[in-house]
Amino acid sequence: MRSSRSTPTLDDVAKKAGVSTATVSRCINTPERVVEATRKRVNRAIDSLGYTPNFGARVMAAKRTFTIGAIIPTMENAIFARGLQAFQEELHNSGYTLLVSSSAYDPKIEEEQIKALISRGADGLLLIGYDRAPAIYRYLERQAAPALIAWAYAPNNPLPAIGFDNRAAMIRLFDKVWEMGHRRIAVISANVLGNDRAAERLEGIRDALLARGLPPETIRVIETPYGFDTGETAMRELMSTDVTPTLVMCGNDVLAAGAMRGARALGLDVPRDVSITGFDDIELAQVLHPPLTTMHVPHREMGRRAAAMLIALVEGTAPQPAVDLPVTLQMRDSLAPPRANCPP
Amino acid sequence: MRSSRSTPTLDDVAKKAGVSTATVSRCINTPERVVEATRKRVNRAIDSLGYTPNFGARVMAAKRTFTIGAIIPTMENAIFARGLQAFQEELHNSGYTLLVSSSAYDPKIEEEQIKALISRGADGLLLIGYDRAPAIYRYLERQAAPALIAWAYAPNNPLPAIGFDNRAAMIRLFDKVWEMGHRRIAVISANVLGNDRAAERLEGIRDALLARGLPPETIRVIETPYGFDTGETAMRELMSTDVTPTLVMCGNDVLAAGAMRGARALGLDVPRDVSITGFDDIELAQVLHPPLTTMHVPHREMGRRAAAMLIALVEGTAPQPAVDLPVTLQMRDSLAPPRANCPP
DNA sequence: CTGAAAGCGCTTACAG
DNA sequence: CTGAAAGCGCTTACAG
Repeated sequence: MRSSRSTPTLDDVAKKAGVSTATVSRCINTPERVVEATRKRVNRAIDSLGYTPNFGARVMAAKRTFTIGAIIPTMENAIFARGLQAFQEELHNSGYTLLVSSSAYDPKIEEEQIKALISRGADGLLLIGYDRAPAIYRYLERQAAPALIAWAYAPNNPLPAIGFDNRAAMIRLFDKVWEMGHRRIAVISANVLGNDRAAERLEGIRDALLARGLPPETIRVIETPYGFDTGETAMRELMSTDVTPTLVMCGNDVLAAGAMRGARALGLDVPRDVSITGFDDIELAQVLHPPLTTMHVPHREMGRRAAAMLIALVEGTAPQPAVDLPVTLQMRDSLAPPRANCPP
Repeated sequence: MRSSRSTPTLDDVAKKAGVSTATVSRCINTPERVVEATRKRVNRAIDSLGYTPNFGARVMAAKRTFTIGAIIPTMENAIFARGLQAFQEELHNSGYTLLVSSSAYDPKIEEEQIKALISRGADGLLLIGYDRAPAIYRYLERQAAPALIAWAYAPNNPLPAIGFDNRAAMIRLFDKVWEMGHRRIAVISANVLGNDRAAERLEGIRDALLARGLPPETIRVIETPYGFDTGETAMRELMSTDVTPTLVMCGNDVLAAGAMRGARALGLDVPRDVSITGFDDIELAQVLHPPLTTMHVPHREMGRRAAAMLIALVEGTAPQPAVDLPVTLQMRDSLAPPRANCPP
């Protein structure tokens, strides 16, 4: 019945090599338990047939896939790329394969992807941020596969996580610009719905205002989808009022890059006419002109450690506590004191 | 034996709902063939148990995974991100799930990833470029899963492919800059080994020179790994000779962005002191200052059509011929006639 | 060191 | 419309 088109099976190999399927299986998985002569014969049969184990069958029989799944909000603009690359490298070193899919910032799609990965036998999952429907966590709870939250750290969230405190980081940045003298500040934020990183960053700014006895309405906030174009549009809008901000704080580097383009299109010089800050410190930040002042996130370290943590979770060793990575303020030329903004 | 930790099976659902496993299976796969009352009961059982089908078992029984795998050289810098996003959207619309992994431009890793995806039951594969070991093609040949080559189109390559003629595109760009009067031209190319896109682009420039009776040595070529930093380093090197080029053609936008940063670091104005061109037209090109002149590649269309083609291959309908997508020269401010370069 | 056989969790003709 | 049962391709005690 086996058509020449269909892939060879363990059985085909066993027949060709004149051994049992058990022996072939051992040659593949525990070669040290098979004598050399047999092993050679089997390997020859494997090669000549071009045999690859059927993963499904293997998973079903062995209950283990050595596959880790990651679901990121977007593959564009490399926000997650660097961290993910390190994540993959580390997994690869430990014999795991990474499969990634993107949700396009859509919770529905993310849920589908989670289920797809789980049902495809992923041993563990990497998820970005913790803001998702409780039902998903309940679902995850029932699966054999653990999930690790990355890119976010919330002091009182019980889930295994590795990330950084987005809110505290933004407070730090705000304190800095305030100290520099900025008072007319505007914000371009990514959509906060379902995006705790964006939400926390925005909250950070509000906290910082409150700490100074100022109501949140003090500053104008434009919330917009993620992208260069949206960043530019928001910037144009912010700068078209009668009292323009001396500083525009952006929720991430991509929006900031768009804002910078917008400023240029309006004939404004950054930072002379208006300062701009970002968040993430992706490579882009240093390619912009002027280079972007932003919060540096240790992408590669996060990726590497996420891999180690997730493997530990999967293999059931020492349950690690959530980790809060330090971020650092990266001063570059897009931020300057406001006096520079005000023509004498 | 079923521990509370292990996931529920079809059998558990069947028992809970008081039906056979066949009926549960139908409720999931062909609900229209089950009466409403039964279906409801089954669905309730599914929900309360938090049941997800075991993919391995399903694949094994059904011989179909509705999974497409893609292996890209890198996730960084969004070169492939846009196309891949469109690819994924289109697949999603047709009920397929995309799983991607990156090879970090390493043929060994790519081979592993290919096997991992195939053995995980991918119905089809998307591969970037056609330059890989014959053994891999032989392996692929024997699998039930078809592969589609994207991002490249070679007139006489027999493999199913969708892309564009990198060489012809570069010739076109060269013709243009030549016509503008550039004669002192240098090139920053990505490593060509195992990267036919880079190789073809470089060949295009050589062809263009040959067509003018000039030996390839006429122009200086620096071959370098992919990245902003490497682009900057190459640029610094090119501009540190006594006779500097009036134009630096880069193999892709990322290298070009690095080159622009390098020019700036040297105190050079682009395009007054030196012109720079890229290739790909990723979003980055329009965020740079000055905006980058580059070859526009129809990323989204390529992704969309790649999905359609691959699905057709997987489902065995009309074998499509390789498609050669048009690329268009995108003139922006980073390129100007050389007279601007030469102080009077 | 090797083999026979049960079992992993599904799907799908085949009956009814 | 529903069920009993074979079969998908592996792994792994259990014997020998």
